[in-house]
Amino acid sequence: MILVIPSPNLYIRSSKFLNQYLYMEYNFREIEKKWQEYWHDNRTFRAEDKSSKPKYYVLDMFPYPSGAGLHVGHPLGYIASDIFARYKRLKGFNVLHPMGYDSFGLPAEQYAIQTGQHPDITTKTNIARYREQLDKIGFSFDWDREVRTSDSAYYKWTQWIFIQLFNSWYNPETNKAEPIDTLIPKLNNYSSLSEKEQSDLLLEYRLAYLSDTMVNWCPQLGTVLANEEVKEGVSERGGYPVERKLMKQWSLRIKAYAERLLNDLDGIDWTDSIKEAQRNWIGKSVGTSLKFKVENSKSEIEVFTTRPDTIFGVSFVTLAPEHELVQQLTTSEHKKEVEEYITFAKNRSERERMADVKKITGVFTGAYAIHPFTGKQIPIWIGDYVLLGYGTGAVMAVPGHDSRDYAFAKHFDLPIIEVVAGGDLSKESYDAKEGKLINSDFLNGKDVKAAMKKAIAVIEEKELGKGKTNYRLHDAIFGRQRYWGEPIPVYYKDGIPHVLNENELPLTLPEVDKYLPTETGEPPLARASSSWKKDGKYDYEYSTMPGWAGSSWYFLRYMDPENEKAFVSKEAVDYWQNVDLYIGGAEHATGHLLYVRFWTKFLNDLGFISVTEPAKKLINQGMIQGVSSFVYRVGTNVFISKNRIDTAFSADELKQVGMESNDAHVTQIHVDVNIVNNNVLDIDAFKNWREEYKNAKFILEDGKYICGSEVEKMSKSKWNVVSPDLMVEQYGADALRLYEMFLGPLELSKPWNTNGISGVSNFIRKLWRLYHKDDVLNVSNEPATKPELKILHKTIKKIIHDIENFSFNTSVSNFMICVNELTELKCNKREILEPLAIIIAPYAPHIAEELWQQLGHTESVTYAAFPECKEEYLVESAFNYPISFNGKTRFFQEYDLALPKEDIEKEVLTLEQTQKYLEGKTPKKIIVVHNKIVNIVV
RNA sequence: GCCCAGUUGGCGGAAUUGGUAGACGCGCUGGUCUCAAACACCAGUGAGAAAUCGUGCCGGUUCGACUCCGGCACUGGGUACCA
Repeated sequence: MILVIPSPNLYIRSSKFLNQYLYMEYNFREIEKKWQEYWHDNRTFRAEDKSSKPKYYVLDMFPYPSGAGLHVGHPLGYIASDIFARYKRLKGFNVLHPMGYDSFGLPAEQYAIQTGQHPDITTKTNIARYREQLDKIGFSFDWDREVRTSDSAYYKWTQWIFIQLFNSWYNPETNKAEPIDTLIPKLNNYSSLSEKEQSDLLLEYRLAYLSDTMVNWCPQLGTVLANEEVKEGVSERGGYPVERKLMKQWSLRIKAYAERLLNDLDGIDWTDSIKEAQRNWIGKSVGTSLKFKVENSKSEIEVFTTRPDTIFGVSFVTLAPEHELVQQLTTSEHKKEVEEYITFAKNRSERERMADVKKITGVFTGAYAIHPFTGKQIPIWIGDYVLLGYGTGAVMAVPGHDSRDYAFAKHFDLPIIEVVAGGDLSKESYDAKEGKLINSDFLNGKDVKAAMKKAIAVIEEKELGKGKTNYRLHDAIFGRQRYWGEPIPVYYKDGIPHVLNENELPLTLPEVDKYLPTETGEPPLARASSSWKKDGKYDYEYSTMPGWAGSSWYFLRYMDPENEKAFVSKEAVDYWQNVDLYIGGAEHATGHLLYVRFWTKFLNDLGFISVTEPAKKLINQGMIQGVSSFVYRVGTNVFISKNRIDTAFSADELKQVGMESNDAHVTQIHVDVNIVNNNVLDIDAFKNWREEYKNAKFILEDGKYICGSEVEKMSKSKWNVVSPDLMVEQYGADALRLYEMFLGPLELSKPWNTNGISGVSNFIRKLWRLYHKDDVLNVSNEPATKPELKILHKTIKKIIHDIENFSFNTSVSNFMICVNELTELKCNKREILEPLAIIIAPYAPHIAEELWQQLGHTESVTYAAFPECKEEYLVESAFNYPISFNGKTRFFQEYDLALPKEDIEKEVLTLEQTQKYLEGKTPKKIIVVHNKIVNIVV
């Protein structure tokens, strides 16, 4: 029979089909769909509220459902946590593995401002898209517990927690939060104050409080930002400039928890880098407060120092420009200069200030302080290197032993006194806490440590100051002048803030005509209709809560998501406790992860929950970077293959592309990575990619166009975004899951390279073939042989070790080795293949379910029992010893493991090869390490 | 500047924590099948002709170092006048 081929194109297509039919026996498209539907219909991953099983809580960091959807980097952590959750189910745990959305946030609101579309609609659309993408990857989430922070049923409780914060104060004696009622009896003459005065006084104690605060004001976003939302002087989202501004704002008193937030880090299994970042952010420093009298004045300046030992090295005092004593101290001769400087400092934006940290600015006030020990005059300066928000907003400057004071002194030519020997003060300050004290009266001759003790003792004795601890951590500003957030459940009556009653919650987000501030600069909520008032007459608070409010307690809501009576029931927390394994990005180190710890401790203080930390173990997954591809354009529309850039073109080539000379300028242009395969450009796809390239001409190498490449952040503008949907479409969800894990250690950042995915795709087909012959299940019930059992149990052992150490990349390798070895042995024994299907199920759940079913099981593999490793199959009787000379392995020799060291030593020396390497010399020493190595020292 | 990671073939990475460096996979080369190609399968693949040399660089400890210690360089992330 003659096969007539109508066109080469069709032929290629039909042959592709043929190959699929012949080799791609495993139809992942059908099978993955089948099991995803099965899991959904049977609610396979539902966590039990009550169970005799031990519990295990695996949580992923709350995603914000952005409009761009997921790229291949997002699911990395979800896949890892999913593997762990599935593993724990196989190990007999009742697993809570939920997912939901942190759905309030800026992008939906910005989109609303531009288009007028209600952020709720945008958010719902984005969530639907997210869900669709997540479902394709086969995650084992318990979707019955989904929460969304923008649902009023959820934010009702976020508001409720805010009210608890408002109604509490931090009692330093019991070292925990208590209801505000326990404070009132401690306040003198409270009852004699007016209502307004009482309110103002209590606001100084409440954990949620209203005050005039220096805030990070972002004019472009029209809102204030928390410190951790500001990066390098611009807003983290959007990159807009930020300035300092004094505003009446709601804040949370997180600073009260600083010490506990710091200490409790020791008890949790988080990465060192996150703990370190939190320690730095909290920034505890122990020192002394010290008062300086001001000459010819009743005022005193209080400074904070960690180096009281250097008190005799003080040569001036510096105040922050905003310091309250500045006006009062400044002498009339210096008034003008000082005022100019204050104006200058105020108008300098945060960004400018940071950009030129090294630029030293300051001004003399004309006033002098009196040194508490020497009685000498000390000039008082103002400088913006001193921050009002830290310590007392004033420093005793010791230029000899503090590099910032040194720089200031050098710049303004102020005296530098050496009080600790060991440095060279003509070059730089000597900041080290080592050396003997000099020029220091009663401290002379002591080392720094002893001098510090002595100085503190004398300072306290003379009542000049006392020991003090400072934290860098600021209270968290809690109001945002935005629309798309939780309304703060507060109304104002005669200028006094009141919180709503619990039965008045939720205070739902009102409709507004526009999502912009009002003409008078009030937040968007001020646009709500005039009926949006408490009891029809009192204004509500117009600020909304920040993005991190809802995410500070969501791990609790998953335990009891439907509860209408409480944010979570006590029984639910008593059972689920806290998160056993939390996986997410390291970028939340000082934001979310600090706030969620704070709220957890607060809720614990009030007795609502039994835990003091949200998560026992935390793992940070690395970023997946993109690999960008480049084409090189010469002239207007000619593209030159990468390795031809520096080579001359032949006259023929020039003619072909219509160019006159060799030396046109080369431009590097990003090209969509989806039309590049192994650096080879798909030229036809490129011509169709954009209209302007339709008639592009090419200078090739070996008949191909080779692109350049570079590792960059994955982003739309760099054309290097790879979507998980496409990977699932082409290779299947199991392949994507395996490949993401196979790429490298979870915590490390690594570039995405689609090329390698064919490796795991082959592996899945090989696995399938182990169980099948001509696409029909072919499994034998014969007992397995010893070598087969050894392969299985070796693999079980390694997989358990790998999963428990979160080394998912090596477990994928181990599966490959296992399947390769079993294929080699042509093993198709049920005794081997059944346990294999179970251990691979957490990684590749779809194919595992299908194999499990074909093996005759009617229940999902999800709740099978993870096989035990039987060591007896792994014992060896002999070991092939590497024989090394001076540590270099030269050859191998097998010896019985029962053979004593001395005998091995003797045996080795008799070997012909040993004599060859000894070259007639006598060995100095022979080291035999049982089951490891033989080393001969020559 | 400070803090935290990291640096191993052409590429992603492995090494039971001091005991055979380069597992596993990609890519590449050769072969089988095919008129040919793709797919699949088989073999090879750190460098070097070899002796040997090889885990960012220099030094140390050790019978033996990718692994431990001291110093340095580079890359990535965080942070920033915190007294």
